Amino acid sequence: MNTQSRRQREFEQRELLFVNAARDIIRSEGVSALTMDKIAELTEYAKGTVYKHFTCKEDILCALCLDSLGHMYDLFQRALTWEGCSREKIICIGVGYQLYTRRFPEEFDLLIAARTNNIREKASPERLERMDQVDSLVMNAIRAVIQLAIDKGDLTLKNNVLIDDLCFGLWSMSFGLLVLDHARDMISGLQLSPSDELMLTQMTNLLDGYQWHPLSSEQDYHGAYQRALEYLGTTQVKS
Amino acid sequence: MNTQSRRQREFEQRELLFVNAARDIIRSEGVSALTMDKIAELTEYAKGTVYKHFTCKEDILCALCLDSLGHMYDLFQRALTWEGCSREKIICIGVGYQLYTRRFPEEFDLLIAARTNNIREKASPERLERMDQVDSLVMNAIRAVIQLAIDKGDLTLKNNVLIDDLCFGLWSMSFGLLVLDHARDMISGLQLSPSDELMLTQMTNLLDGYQWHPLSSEQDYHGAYQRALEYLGTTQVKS
DNA sequence: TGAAAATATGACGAATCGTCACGCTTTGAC
DNA sequence: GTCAAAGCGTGACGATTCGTCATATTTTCA
Repeated sequence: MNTQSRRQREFEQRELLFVNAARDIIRSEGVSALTMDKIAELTEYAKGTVYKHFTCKEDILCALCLDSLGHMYDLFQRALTWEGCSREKIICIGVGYQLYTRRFPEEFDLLIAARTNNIREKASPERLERMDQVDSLVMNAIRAVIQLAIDKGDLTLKNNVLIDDLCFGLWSMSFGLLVLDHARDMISGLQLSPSDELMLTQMTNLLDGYQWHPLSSEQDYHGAYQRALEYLGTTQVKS
Repeated sequence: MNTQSRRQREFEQRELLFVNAARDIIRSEGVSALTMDKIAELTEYAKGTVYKHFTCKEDILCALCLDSLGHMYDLFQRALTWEGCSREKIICIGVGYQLYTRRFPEEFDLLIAARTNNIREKASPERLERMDQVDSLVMNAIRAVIQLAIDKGDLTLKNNVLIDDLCFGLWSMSFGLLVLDHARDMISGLQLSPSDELMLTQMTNLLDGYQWHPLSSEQDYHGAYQRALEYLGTTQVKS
């Protein structure tokens, strides 16, 4: 009896079809132009069918986030294979995050919105749970590098600081930086270095503060940053 | 001929009335429950009158942000009067930001959303411009402290790092931290220190990385953090 | 006091949401 | 091959909310 599994597979394929349609609409016309009717029309299904997959509009936005989070996860996984010291690895992850926001600017917008009650109070609990799961996976990638650094003796956490605290700090810094940089042109009268340097500078200083060795005084990380960009930049996005 | 100015005053008062009504609705029923009809009903005006003030729903959301940004600015101004070394001042501003997110959690949600195209592509240009202006004011508060630190010799920027780079870094770190902390319960399986310690730890390490003196090894900032909380915590929010 | 200007109103058309009763397709037993 | 039952897709529909605008009301000032 593989009818069941075939049905399931077709269902998932169609879900992806809807999600991609939503992405196309948002990319070409903006989020506010996204309607359930348009998705239905574009995919040549009826609206009722779309609602078989998503409980509401916010739910499909979350599904889109979820999909793009998968791509982010892939980038992070690849970053983990980067050859280098622990600090270079964490920089590589930061680069991955940055690349993600460049490849999926619209989805990054949504990801920000999805941290907000605005969206969450409407989306389906199931979808939110799945987003949390991917969040965890992503966090684990960062945790792994921190643990590696501790094991290698590159890093010693002081004053009851927890691994997750540093993990959260790195995530916050990158997230904040990317959100604000993403909105850079909205903030007038700001005399800033280019995005790449900005990211490296802030990470460098934060990590120096944590005494994550080798310190920037002992090793220059500009080269590593550039190489990480190239390394991940050539990564194929899985279809 | 002071009819004109009286009219203007009445107009502004009514705008505030609408904004506060919007805030009340959002606080008690959530953003998605906010409708123009409800605002009209609550304030006992007709919907058309509401539309004399705001071009659309997103515009009133931005107006609400703008209002709360004013409160944030007040907190920052008060933080600048804090007696202490330059590093303590910057911590005090961080505390102000944190207090802001606690006093206006709903508005902070909106502020996040307002950095996103979702909202900005609909709100009126005038309102957006005014938001940018307040953003600049806020940035200036941070800039001022950085400049002070440089003048006093507490801080020396290296490697072509600009004042605005550090300013942006501090802002990003705090913003990211607060956004993610705001959504802390959405992120499961995270073993974190309490919010206050988290904020102080991250700022401390970032500032140490920048070699902003006195370093945390030379001076303990826990006391300053606590005092800043009390100092700003007792600040009256201007009606 | 009254005409003109300014302002407020809420009924209205348009857009979109999410539902659900109906009809078509697939399935699997005979 | 046939048929009943189950599963699936459909799009018309009611409900909600948006934003507008012709009309009604109020204010101004000669």
